[in-house]
Amino acid sequence: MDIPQELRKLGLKATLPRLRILQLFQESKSKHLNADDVYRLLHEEQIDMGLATVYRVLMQFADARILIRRHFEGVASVFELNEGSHHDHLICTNCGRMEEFLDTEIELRQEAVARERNFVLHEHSLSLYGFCGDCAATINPLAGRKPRRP
Amino acid sequence: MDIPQELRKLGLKATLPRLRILQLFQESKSKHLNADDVYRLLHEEQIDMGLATVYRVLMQFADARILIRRHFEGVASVFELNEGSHHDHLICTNCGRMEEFLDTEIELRQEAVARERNFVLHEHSLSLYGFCGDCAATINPLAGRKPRRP
DNA sequence: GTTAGTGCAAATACTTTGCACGCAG
DNA sequence: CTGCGTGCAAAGTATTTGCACTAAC
Repeated sequence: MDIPQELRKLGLKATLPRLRILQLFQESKSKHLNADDVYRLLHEEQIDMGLATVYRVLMQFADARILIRRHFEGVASVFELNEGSHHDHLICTNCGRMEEFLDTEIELRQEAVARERNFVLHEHSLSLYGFCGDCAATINPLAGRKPRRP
Repeated sequence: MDIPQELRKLGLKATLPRLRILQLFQESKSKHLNADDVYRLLHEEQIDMGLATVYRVLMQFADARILIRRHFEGVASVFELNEGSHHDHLICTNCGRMEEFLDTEIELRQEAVARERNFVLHEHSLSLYGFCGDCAATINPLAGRKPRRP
């Protein structure tokens, strides 16, 4: 089934800006885009959608589970395509690079912890912050860096 | 050593509002307070510190590692006393209750993941969201709840 | 033709900053 | 007395909403 039809199936009209937004996530080097990234990328190709509408569309897509919204520390929310498989993130606080990972053991332990505490788990968020290999090589993390303000 | 001296040692003047803020964290039932909570608790005892100053003090305390600032989804940042021991959180998205936990296996796996990916880890944030036992008993989590807006 | 989508501006929530005055050391 | 601390107001950032207009189905 093509994208426009999938959108309609979700009760969303298949407008050009919406189709382009989805394409952006499929094509972009960075799988993680925030509202402003999307806004700027659209404008680069003369699609002058307002920022408010970008937010509305991203939110609708997130509600429809086409996108997933992530909240990382110190930066605006980012969105990524929901490709079905849950994963967590490693984030380089120097260059912004984001890598995804999945660790079965961690997932299992999380469920165990919730069970022990009598919690019914709905979701979780695990983010590891540090320097990626490239940045660690460039910058000595032990030198007196001012800690990032959260 | 007493609290005023500890503050001075950190280069912070020991003013009454600051001392009371620290006491709030020590005495309060809820270990996790946001700026507005602190503001309101101070006002309940006729300490009319402005909200901006509350933010400034909380931030200074966080910089001085007396407090830790946490970012949970959907709510304003909360602060808690830094009691030296790292821990993660379980958060009830219905009543706001926050429980702390530490799972050695998860901690180890996080380090392993970072090592495999060649990341130098500086910090991490793990939050589990769901219903606590009390809320799960009251509300049927399977009934069509509108998902919390992140 | 209805209903949903959009632009724009304004509102919101949380947080930070500028400036002049006041109090701790 | 000197600088850090404070109140107040104003600015900022990220995000959401109201309203009138336009486009999709």
